[in-house]
Amino acid sequence: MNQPLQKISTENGRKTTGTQDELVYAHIFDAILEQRLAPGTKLNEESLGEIFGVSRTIIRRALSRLGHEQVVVLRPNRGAVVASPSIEEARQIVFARRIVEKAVTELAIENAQPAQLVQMKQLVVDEQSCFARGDRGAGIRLSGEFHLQLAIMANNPPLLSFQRSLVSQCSLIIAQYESGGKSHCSYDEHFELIDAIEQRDKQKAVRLMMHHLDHIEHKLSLDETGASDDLHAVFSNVVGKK
Amino acid sequence: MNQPLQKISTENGRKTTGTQDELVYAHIFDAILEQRLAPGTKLNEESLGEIFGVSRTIIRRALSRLGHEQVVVLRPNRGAVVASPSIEEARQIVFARRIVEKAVTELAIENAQPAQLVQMKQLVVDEQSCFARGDRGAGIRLSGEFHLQLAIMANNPPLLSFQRSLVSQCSLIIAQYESGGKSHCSYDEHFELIDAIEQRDKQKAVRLMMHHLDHIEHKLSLDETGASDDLHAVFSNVVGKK
DNA sequence: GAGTAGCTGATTGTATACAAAAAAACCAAC
DNA sequence: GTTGGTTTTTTTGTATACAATCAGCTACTC
Repeated sequence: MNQPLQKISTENGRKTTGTQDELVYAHIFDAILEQRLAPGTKLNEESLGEIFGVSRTIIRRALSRLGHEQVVVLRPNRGAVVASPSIEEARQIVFARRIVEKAVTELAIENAQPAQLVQMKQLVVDEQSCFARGDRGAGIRLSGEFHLQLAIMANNPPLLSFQRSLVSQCSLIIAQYESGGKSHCSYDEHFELIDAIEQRDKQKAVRLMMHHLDHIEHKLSLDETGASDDLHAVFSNVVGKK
Repeated sequence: MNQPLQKISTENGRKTTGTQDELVYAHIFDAILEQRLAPGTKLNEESLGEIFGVSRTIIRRALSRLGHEQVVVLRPNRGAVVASPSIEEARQIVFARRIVEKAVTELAIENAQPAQLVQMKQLVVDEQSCFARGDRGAGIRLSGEFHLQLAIMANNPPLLSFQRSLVSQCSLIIAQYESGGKSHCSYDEHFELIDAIEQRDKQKAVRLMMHHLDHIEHKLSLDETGASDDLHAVFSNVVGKK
């Protein structure tokens, strides 16, 4: 027991501080976004502790952080589960993202450094190659990182941290609702967006961004008629019947 | 030792779930917003544990949550201190609030329930009476709660949670920079805002809100020339001199 | 006397033991 | 076979013990 975490951090190209709870957090986070953990999955503290070779204390910290970002939901005395936002919740998240992405896009245009733009292009190339080789999970995660990078360019830490939470939740939504075949939030649009930013064309960039979010939201409507596991929603037609 | 926390929760009119860490969190939070804890104050885990009659485990959870809301800053291996945002950081926070408050105001107008408006009016009355009797700290906190209530009316949970963090940080800023005499973010403006919302006048409401935030930002400029404890900022004029 | 190395006390980080709560299994009655 | 309650087991919540780290001090070197 208690073998150290060793360099599991190098699995993806993310910078890690090296503290244990950071690592555990990052791993669970990635697993959720890459859909190796399905929405609704129970996250048992002791099992996770054994998997990562750390005590429940560390797992607990990681879960609590994930809970604060709304990627998992913490139910008092009942443990944590991977969040599974309803369509209504998904709509609200996308709405909030519209607000934030608009501001972030405009700020990014004002503050973009050439080196950052180069980095972003590389990110989209990586994203593209993920989808090309069929690694949908990693693709969704990189797509999210693109939007995070944009918020970094915007140079407003509070907006960045909100963006982080929203992007995570959106990735979850995409993973949950964008079933199978349909190609998702496409990297083409990301390339176009970078162009618009390079040209410092705020109007165009914002328009592209909104269009981008329309795509996500559109997928939700398609699924609207699907089955639900919310009994109240399912039986809302008989309310007051008794 | 370990006398229970008992009903310290009734000190202010806030609803509490009753779990210990919630209580501790709320108490520290209030203490910071009401300036009983000055920015920069070290928050010793053991001392807090003794004060609240709980173990460090609980204190740690509360601090971690406060840290995530950026009301305290957690320095690894060096403990937590009450945040003391620089003027630059304060500007960024206010900027983010502009974005969110605009969206929240518009949503609130769309979704406002009559009962909620009544509640908000009462809140402003309470706020007013706090300032009238010289309880500046509680006044600042109630003023923040006004803006939170607005976000509740807006009925978008993600925006609400971001608003919570922003309002907290703003209260901290107000407490820190709005020195002495000058009457702060005034309740008159809150009354006007409620009126505009009742009349469903989006343009007017948003205009009032922006005006409101101008006031906060204006205070920052006044302080700009003040002393700083950021050595880089202080000596920025000699950069490259050597 | 300035600067550095090592020591000491205090504080945070982590693991673990135990208590409390919830879930599961079980059994009885109908 | 299903329902209702009781016991057992699992899982979470909290306190605490111990390890690792840091800040401040002393003493030593140059």
